[in-house]
Amino acid sequence: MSLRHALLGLLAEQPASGWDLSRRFDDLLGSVWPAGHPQIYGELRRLEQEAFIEVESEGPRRRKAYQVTDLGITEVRRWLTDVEVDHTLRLEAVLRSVFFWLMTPDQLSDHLRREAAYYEAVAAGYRQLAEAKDRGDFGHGPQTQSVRIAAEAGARLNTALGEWATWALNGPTVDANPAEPSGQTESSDHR
Amino acid sequence: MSLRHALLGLLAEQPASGWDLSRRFDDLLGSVWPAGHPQIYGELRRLEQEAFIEVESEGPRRRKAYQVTDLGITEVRRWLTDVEVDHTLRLEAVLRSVFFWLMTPDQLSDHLRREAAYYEAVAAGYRQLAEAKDRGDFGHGPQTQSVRIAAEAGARLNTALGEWATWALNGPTVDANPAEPSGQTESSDHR
DNA sequence: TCATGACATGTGCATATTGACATGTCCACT
DNA sequence: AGTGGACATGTCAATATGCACATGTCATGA
Repeated sequence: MSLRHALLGLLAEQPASGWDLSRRFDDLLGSVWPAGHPQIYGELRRLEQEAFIEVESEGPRRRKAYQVTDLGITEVRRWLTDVEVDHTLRLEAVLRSVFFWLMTPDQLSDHLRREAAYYEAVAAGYRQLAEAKDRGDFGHGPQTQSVRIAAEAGARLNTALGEWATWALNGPTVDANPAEPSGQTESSDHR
Repeated sequence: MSLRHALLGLLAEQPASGWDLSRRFDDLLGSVWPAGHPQIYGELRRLEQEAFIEVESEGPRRRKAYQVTDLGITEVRRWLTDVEVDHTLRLEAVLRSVFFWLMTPDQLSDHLRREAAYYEAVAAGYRQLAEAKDRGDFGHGPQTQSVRIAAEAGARLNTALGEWATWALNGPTVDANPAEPSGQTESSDHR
């Protein structure tokens, strides 16, 4: 479960309340790791019990801002360096592609056009965010740098998916050049 | 829950047992939609109760092969055409990148090198699969075509992630060319 | 004959995730 | 004074998912 470490990581940046964190997930992390507020509040309670975080201050409407403890910082670091990355992927869009043969050509091209448009729009959003970061709109702190890297992933992934949909639209059989134009050659090239 | 539709889709291709489907998920779909065998057997039971599938034959060791019913076929088709694609993404690797600033430069470059190697290897695997499909190693049926498209997605996505890791490794600030130029200001992250 | 490993299906529990519902506060506006 | 909307936190139930354990079959070779 990466949620707890994500929360610790966000809190390492600055104290925040469950509400803050929930919104942070919605706009920033939600696209790579969705989390509803019930999950967040629940996890925060557990993290506090385990002394990874503590209440930093209490605000207006029951607001409770948390901050990480040294133990918590140690824990995120441990996660980042010692815990194997979970490369599990869950992509409904790609799952569906395995069943494209069940759709009529019309339905399929309609679908692919929509998908391409969707991914291109999302990619464009990430690109704008990346540019804003590069312009220095959010300063140049290390945290901003990290988010910049994450945005780059969003841009690249969605661009790749958009191009994939477009490629699929134009009849894969015709195109004899799969993925792999740039970068060094690994080996075993065919084509 | 896409699992049930994935199962129906696989069964639309040919009758199969829970075991068959489980292996199919392991080698083919597992990378975009993991599913353990308990989940599969459970779902099959439910699908049978709801008359989406039925037992086609019983084999040696308690083996039960299922086949889709007309109702089941209708249901996958409905899913493919009428149900909105769930674009939810869950990528721990990218989630981690938001917290890169908590790692030392050494740890980070070590991490990124490993990641790049991992993604490149996986991408290479998909590329080989794609080539085999293009060579016609699996025939040229529509199902094979669909899998070919899915493999393309795997190749493109993992290639993109590998390039992303490499890009991040070489210091993003130096590289002023993210994914594409163009775009205006806006975005509202932060806070 | 006996052990081994691939085949095949399951149960049970723990945890993760989602969605609906519930509660109350503060602020701005009418 | 009253209303609506953003703020803020939570509970609860239903699913989904993952992991460990359990059971038994069939074919192969020692």
